[in-house]
Amino acid sequence: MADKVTIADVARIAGVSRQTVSNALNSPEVVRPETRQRVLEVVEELGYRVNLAARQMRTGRSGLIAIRIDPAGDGINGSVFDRFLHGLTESAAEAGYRLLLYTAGDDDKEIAAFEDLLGAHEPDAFVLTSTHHKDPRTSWLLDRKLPFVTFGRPWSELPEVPHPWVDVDGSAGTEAATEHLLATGHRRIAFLGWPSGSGVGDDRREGWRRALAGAGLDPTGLSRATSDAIADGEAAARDLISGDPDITALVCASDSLALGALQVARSPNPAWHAEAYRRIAVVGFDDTPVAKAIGLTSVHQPLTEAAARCMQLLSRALERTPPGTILLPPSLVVRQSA
Amino acid sequence: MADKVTIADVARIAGVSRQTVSNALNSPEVVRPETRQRVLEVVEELGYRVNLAARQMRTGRSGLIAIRIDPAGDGINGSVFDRFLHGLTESAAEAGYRLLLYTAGDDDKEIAAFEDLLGAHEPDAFVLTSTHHKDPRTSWLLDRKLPFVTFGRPWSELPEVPHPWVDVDGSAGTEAATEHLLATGHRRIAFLGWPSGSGVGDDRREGWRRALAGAGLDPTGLSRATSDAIADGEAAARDLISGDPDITALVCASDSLALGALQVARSPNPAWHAEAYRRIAVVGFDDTPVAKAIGLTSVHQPLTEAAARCMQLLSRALERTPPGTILLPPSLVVRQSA
DNA sequence: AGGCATGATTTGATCGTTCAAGTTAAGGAA
DNA sequence: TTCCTTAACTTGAACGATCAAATCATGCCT
Repeated sequence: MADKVTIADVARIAGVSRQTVSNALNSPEVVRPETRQRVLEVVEELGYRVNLAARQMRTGRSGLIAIRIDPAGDGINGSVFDRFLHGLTESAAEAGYRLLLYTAGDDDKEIAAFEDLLGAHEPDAFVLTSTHHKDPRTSWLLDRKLPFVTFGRPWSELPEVPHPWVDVDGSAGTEAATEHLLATGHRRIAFLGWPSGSGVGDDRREGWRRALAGAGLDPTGLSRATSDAIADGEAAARDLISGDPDITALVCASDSLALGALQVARSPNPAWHAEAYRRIAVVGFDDTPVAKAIGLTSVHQPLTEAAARCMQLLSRALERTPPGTILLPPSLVVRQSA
Repeated sequence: MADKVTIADVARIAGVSRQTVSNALNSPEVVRPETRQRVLEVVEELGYRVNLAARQMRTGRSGLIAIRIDPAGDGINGSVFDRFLHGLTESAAEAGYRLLLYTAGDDDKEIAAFEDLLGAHEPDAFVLTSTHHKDPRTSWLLDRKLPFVTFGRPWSELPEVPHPWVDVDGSAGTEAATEHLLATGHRRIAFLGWPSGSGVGDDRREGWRRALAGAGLDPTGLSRATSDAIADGEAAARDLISGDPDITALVCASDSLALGALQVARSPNPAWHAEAYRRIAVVGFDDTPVAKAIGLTSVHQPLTEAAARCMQLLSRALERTPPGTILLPPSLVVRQSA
C-alpha cells in the first residue's frame, strides 16, 4: 500500500547494486548462485514487483497483448468470440502477458486503433479475429513488422507474405456432420449457408459438398445462401424443404441458421396438404449455448485450445521466429436434432 | 512507423520547450492561445502521441481499468457478463481508458491478482462483478483507498463503509414478471430459484413474493430452490407442478432454470393420468440469447447502460468524490412462453 | 612474475514525460 | 524611476527500470 518497493530498495538491503538485482531476476545465469539466492530472499521479503512502466521505457516491452472486442453483444454467435477470449486471457496470463481490449467499427478504424495503441500503451502484439479476403489489417501489421496472430486463416488466394495463424477446419466440421447424417441413413442432405465470398462460409459449404461427393451424391439444387439470422434461416429452410420433398436433413453454417431451420423441421408444414409431419434432421455450427440448450446437434470448435495455440505462435512471433500455422479439427456434438 | 515522435521533437519544431508542449496538451489555460495553436499544429503534423509509460512514471496513472474474466466460457449465463464487458469496453474508451483483463480462481486469488496488477501494470481502477455477502475484495480495496466500482450491490447487512456500485433491481424484475402473469389471468404462480443466502437469488425471490402479496395471494409452498442448471430446473419444475395441480405459471431466477422448466411445461406429463396437456407459462431472467432464440419471456437487464453508469461512477471515484450508487430498472421482454 | 581471458559486480546514462522551481518580459502602482 | 506582480515560458530533476561500458577479482598460461 504505502510501500513502493523499488529495485534500489532491494539492492540496498541485499547489499548489492541495482543491476545485480535486475540480473538476478532477468538473467540468472550471470549472477553467482549464492548472490542470486540472497537477492531473491530480499525480493520475497519486501514483496518487490517490477514496475512495468519503467521497464517499458527501457525495453519497449509492455507485457500487453491487444485484442478487439465488438461493442454490441451480438446474440448467438458472439459467444464464439467470447469463449475464445476467455481462453486467451488464461493462456496469456500463463505466458506472463495480459490482454488489453479495444474497440473499432471497421478495418480502417481498427488500423487507426493500432496507431493509437502503439503510440500510447505500446502492446507487444495483437490478436486479430474474423479475418477475411484482402484483410488490410494484416498487411498493415506485416509492413511494420509488428508481431501478431490471427484466429482465422488468411483467406486471400495468394498469401503474399505468410503470417502466423490458428484456425478451426470448418470444412472438416461440415464434412463430419454430413457423414454422420449419411451414416444414419439420410441420402438427400441440403446445406444452408451464407452467400459465397466469405472464406469461412465457402469453406463450410465445401465440406458438405465433399462428403456428398464421397458418397457419390449430387449436390445440385441442395444449397441455399442467406444472411446469418434466425428468420432468414427459417425462410431458406422452408424454401428448400417445400421445393424438394426428398430432403430429410439440413447441414447449416451456423447455429442461428440451424435454429431457424428447426422451426420448420419441428413443425408440420401446412403446405404439404395431406402429407404428415415430416421430421428433418438439422445440424448447426459452433455449438453455442443455444445448441446445447435446445438439443441441437452442432459442430464444436475447440476454442480453448485455439486460444492456447494462438499464444504459442505469438510467443514464437515475439522472438521473431518464422511464422507457424495451426489448423485444428472440430468435433461433432450429436444431440436430439440429428 | 520507424519514427518515435517524442515531446522533445514537437518542442524543437514548434520552437518552444518540452514543458510548453506538455502544457498545451494538458493544461491549455496556462499557454497563450497562439502558442497553443502552433504546438497543436506540429503535434498533428508529426503525429505525436503521448507515451503512456513515461507519463505513468511521473503521474502514476496508467489509463487502465482492470476487470476479471472467468476462464471457462460458462454456457448460458456467461453471456450476461460478456455483454456487460462489451459495453464497458466502449464506455471506458470514451472516457480515455482501456480495459485490462485478468483471471482469478476465487476471492483470495483475486486479491493476489490485485497485488500483482498494482505492482506491475498499475491500473487506475478496478471493476468488480458478482459481489456477495462479506465480499473480502471490496474491503481490501477500501482499506487501500483504491478506486473501484462494483457491478452488483454490496450484499452485506450493514455496509460499514460505502463504495460506489451499479446494479439492476432484480426484485423489480421478478415483480414485473409476476404482475404480468397476474394480469394475464394466472392466480397460482410459483417461483423457481436458488438456495437462500445469495443476495441476487434472495432479491429475485423477494420480487415475486411482493407481487403475490400485492394481489392478496399466499406464496406458501410455491417456491423451490435448486442449483443453476437446466436439469435441476427441470426436476424442480416437475416437482412443483406435479405436487400442485393448480399451478399455471412459473417465475424463474435465471434462463437456465426457465429452460429446464420449459421442458416440463411444453410436454404433457404422463403422471397426470387422463389429464390433458396443461400449458404452464414460464418467465426467465437475464434475457440471454437462448431466451430470444426459443421464445422465452424473460427479464432483461440494461447491461450497456449499467456499463456506462459504472464508468460514470468510476470517473467520480478517480477524482476522489464521495461514492454514488445506481440501481437500474430491468424490463420484461414478453415472448411466447408467457 | 607478467599478461590475459573470464566471471561477477558496479557505475553512469538513458527511456519520455511531468513536477517544481527558475527565468524573462511586460504592465501597474508608488 | 524603482519595485512588485503576473503571465508565459524554460530548465533541471525525478519517476524506476535496463543497457552499455567500466571496474575488480580470480585463475591460467607462458
